[in-house]
Amino acid sequence: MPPSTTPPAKTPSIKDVARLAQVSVGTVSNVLNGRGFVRNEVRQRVEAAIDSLGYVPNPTAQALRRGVSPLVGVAVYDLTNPFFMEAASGMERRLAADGCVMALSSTKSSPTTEATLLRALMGQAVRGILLTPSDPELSAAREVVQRGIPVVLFDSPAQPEDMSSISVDDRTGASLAIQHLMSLGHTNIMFFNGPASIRQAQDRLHGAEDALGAALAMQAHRSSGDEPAPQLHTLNLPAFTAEAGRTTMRALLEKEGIPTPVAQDNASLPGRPTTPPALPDSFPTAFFCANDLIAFGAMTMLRDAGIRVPDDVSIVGFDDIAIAAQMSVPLTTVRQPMEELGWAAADLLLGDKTGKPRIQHLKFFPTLVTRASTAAPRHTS
Amino acid sequence: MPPSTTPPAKTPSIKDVARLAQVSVGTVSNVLNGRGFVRNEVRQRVEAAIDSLGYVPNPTAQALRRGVSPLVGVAVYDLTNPFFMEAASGMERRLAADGCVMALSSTKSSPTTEATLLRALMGQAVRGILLTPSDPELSAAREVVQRGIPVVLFDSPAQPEDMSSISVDDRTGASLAIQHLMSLGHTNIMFFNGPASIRQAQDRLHGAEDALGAALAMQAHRSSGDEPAPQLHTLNLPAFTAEAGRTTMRALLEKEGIPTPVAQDNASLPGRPTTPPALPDSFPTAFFCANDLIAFGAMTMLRDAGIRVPDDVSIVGFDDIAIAAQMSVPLTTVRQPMEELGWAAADLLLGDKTGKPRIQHLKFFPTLVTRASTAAPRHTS
DNA sequence: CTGAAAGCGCTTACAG
DNA sequence: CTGAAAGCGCTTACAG
Repeated sequence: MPPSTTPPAKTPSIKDVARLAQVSVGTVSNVLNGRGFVRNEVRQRVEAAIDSLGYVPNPTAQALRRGVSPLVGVAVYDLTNPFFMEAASGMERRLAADGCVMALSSTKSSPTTEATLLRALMGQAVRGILLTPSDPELSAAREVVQRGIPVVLFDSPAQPEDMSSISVDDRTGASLAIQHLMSLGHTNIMFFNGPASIRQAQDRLHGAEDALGAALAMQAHRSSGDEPAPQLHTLNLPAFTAEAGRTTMRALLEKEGIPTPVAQDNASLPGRPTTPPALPDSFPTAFFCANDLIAFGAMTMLRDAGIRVPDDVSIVGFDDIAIAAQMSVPLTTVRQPMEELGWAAADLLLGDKTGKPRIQHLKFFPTLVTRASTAAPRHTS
Repeated sequence: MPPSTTPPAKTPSIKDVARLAQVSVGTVSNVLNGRGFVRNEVRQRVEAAIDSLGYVPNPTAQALRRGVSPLVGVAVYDLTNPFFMEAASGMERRLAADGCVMALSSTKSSPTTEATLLRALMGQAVRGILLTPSDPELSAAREVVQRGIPVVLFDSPAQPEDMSSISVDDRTGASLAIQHLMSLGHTNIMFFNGPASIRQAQDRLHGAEDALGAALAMQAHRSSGDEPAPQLHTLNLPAFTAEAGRTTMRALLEKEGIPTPVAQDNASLPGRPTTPPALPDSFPTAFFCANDLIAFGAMTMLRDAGIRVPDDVSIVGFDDIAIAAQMSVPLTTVRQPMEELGWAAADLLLGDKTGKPRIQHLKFFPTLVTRASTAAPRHTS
């Protein structure tokens, strides 16, 4: 209960504390910041005043005076994507340790939105920005850095001179996935990639092609000639979502004349065919999906059509989000250490107490987590 | 490219603009804020100076002077829960419209963490706070309000005098789910609820009991006596996650002696039984899960054990997150308008431009979305 | 060891 | 219509 003597309940300022403790504001500031030498008796008087007033320093004023604020801007592609949210948890943890709060927002992976957001954040005089860049030129980000606000690129392999960056080797990750599929004997692989404009999608395509190229070279070298050459077909989906995965898979099945259930909402699902539909030989024996959400949508569509995973078709995802291991057919996927990534990005931004954070470019390596959704290809005639 | 004449690249202040435009800072401020009358010629000179300097007002200083900041704190239970993240998207939209940025963090639904967070946010001199309260007493929140910082309770039916709140009628929602199940003929229903300490879980239990009670009363009234009385068993899971749903379902199946696949990670899933295992009559014919994530975990475990959904067992979820409609068996669920909820909460906080936001208590009503995961109960002997 | 003073960048009456 | 000045709450040399 505040004493009834102060009806307006105005937030107490350092002046109020000084008056109550009968010292100057400078002294209050000193005990607050452990600066200078304050006599013990005085310190206690000040502390008592602080307690009795419930005084909390005004961080806006501190920020203005010190020229820094505890606000850190975080701009990612999409707030509802588990990859970014698990990373955000890691960032939050690291930021909180330094008393920083994070301002989270999404760029919808649009360079325009990114620029707008960055300008707004800069307007907030943030201490720094964690950005998953949509603009390969990094134009807006450069402006921010020019103003002296550090930017750390999150999930980006770019290595500009003036910004730290942290990334996962997407190329290697995709390569791992395709190698795994080929080692199981798959030669007709379909890649459900994300939008071609997105860097992660581009790199994962390169990685998939790397693995394919290596296999082809090896095979040419052996020149046995009787093995079928592995093939990779790529489709760019409109988004990294389960819905995109499901819809794309449905279209693919329909093109092959395989009946797909129409039930989606508000209708009962027709009984699943008891015998799997005959899959044409041309139908891929394996799908590599650019993230777990796409894999989830693709897998459920397949199963709805009576196609068994992994017996008829194998599936590999990317990310290893929480639900990957919980799917009906636990998903084989390329794991990214999301929490650690977020933590490390924030750590890079905050740097050590003394001096500016050094520019560093960190790269993490993904690992393949083998679960139940991949197996040898079905027998084709 | 900044002119090479300014090597330190210091952020320009209002003084620099004034000097360049040869006016006083007051005048610059006036053109900035459209206040007072500025001669057209002067205004243009000022605007030119602003452009050439790339001047952006320092919001920290503005906040200090005006006594408000554009930062809005948002504290929810869990950043990786899709319910909160879809809501956060809605909040972001509304907040951005007023030039506000959101500081997102999670309380882990712990009153202690909530208190710490709230204090930190208050320290940030935020303009307001959107909080999903973990502490039923709202102690920390009251402190915040006492300091003159508005708090809007998100996803909370509390109706304190000094805080607005917005909620979805969880009780009615749960009631809808149970009614639906009973109307299909289910009389042995299991409720996979969240932790008992969480308000949402408590309300959903009440709602489920309401529906059951009403059915019982109706049946007693008809007194035909030959119908079996509907029964509801409740289990409190440790968390609102897919993993909790899966684990709990596994334990339940094992208790009944139904074999469950051990494969989880790094192992191939044993072939699914071709004939569904015989389910004891005592095994529930329907499960109501306190959120879609739990439903997802429960459903996949069931299917792994060879139990068919909805033929053998029906499942209802809660929330209607994006993947609910995309599941292999599209999930019947109680839909909450998450984006709208978030938007409305932020709107309540920001209020109209003029004057303080009024205290309001908004309640939304959930709707049942019927999909494929529910059907009439299996035949029991 | 402590106080008085300047100043961070801005806004707002108040004179002219 | 415009300028000079006070002040938001704090920190930081600088005297004493």
